[in-house]
Amino acid sequence: MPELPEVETVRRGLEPVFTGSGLAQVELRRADLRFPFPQGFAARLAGRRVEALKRRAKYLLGELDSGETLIMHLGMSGSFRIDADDPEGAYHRAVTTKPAHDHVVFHFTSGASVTYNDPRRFGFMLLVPRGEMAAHPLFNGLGVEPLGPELTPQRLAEELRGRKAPLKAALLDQRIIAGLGNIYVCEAMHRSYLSPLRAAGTLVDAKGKPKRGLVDLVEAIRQVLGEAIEAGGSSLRDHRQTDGSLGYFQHSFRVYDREDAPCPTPGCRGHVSRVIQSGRSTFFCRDCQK
DNA sequence: CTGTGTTCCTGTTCGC
DNA sequence: TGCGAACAGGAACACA
Repeated sequence: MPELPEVETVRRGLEPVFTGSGLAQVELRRADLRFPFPQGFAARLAGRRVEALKRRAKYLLGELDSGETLIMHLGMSGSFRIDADDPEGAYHRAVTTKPAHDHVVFHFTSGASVTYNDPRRFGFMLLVPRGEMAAHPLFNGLGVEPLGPELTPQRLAEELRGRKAPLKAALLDQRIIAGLGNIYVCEAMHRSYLSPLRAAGTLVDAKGKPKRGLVDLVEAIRQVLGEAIEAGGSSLRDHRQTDGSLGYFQHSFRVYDREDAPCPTPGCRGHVSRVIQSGRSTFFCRDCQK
């Protein structure tokens, strides 16, 4: 379920637990997720402290006092569950059937534990020395943070200039903007009245400057991500919602997963269409998105 | 280099 | 109710 807003929500939920006390022990219930766990994974974590829990794109980054960074990616179906103060494992002993797909359990010295669950196992965890992060294949060449100061219409114009790929594909390309996924790309294009089918380069003028639509798009991206994080943050308050579920914000989707629904744009008489682009569903309105 | 299609894996939903 | 097909939020990889 996780796109950037969900990962950020998860980060905020996990931060107090991960940085609040040391790691006592880490339990691996299988040898791999999407990739094999690195050599000595559990041993390299045991006894360490997490000094900060950060996020880059859809990656969670736990900075360890050993100088290594714990990289965690939730893939399509990853989630974390917090079990507070369970020093003797009483809860788990009381539960006769273990929840399926619990693959990693972090035990903290405080007695709390955090369990990573991932049915499809598209997620992964790695350990990389801090100094090697920037050059690591996962991060080298990663695009700008959509909520950071580097995402400007001018910067996007430089990236999109001359590109023939559909706008939808360009926005999903993590080398251009890092952290946008299928849902929020659809939502941002609808909010800025841009067709996902048009060539990305058509948003740039002959001088390489952003056209009006591109300015609107950047604004829409910021807006929709911001609103989703806010909604996630409010669903965090009742706690245990560290699963990165879309929370209440999914009721706010204007086009995503709303095929045939009336277009929510005021005054627009169109309906939401669904098409497949590079193997993934795109939802948009043919009438008001040009 | 650019753009597209396939693939990893399991669970849920939908039509018959 | 059962059963197969379609589809799912990511992104690495192979290939034209």
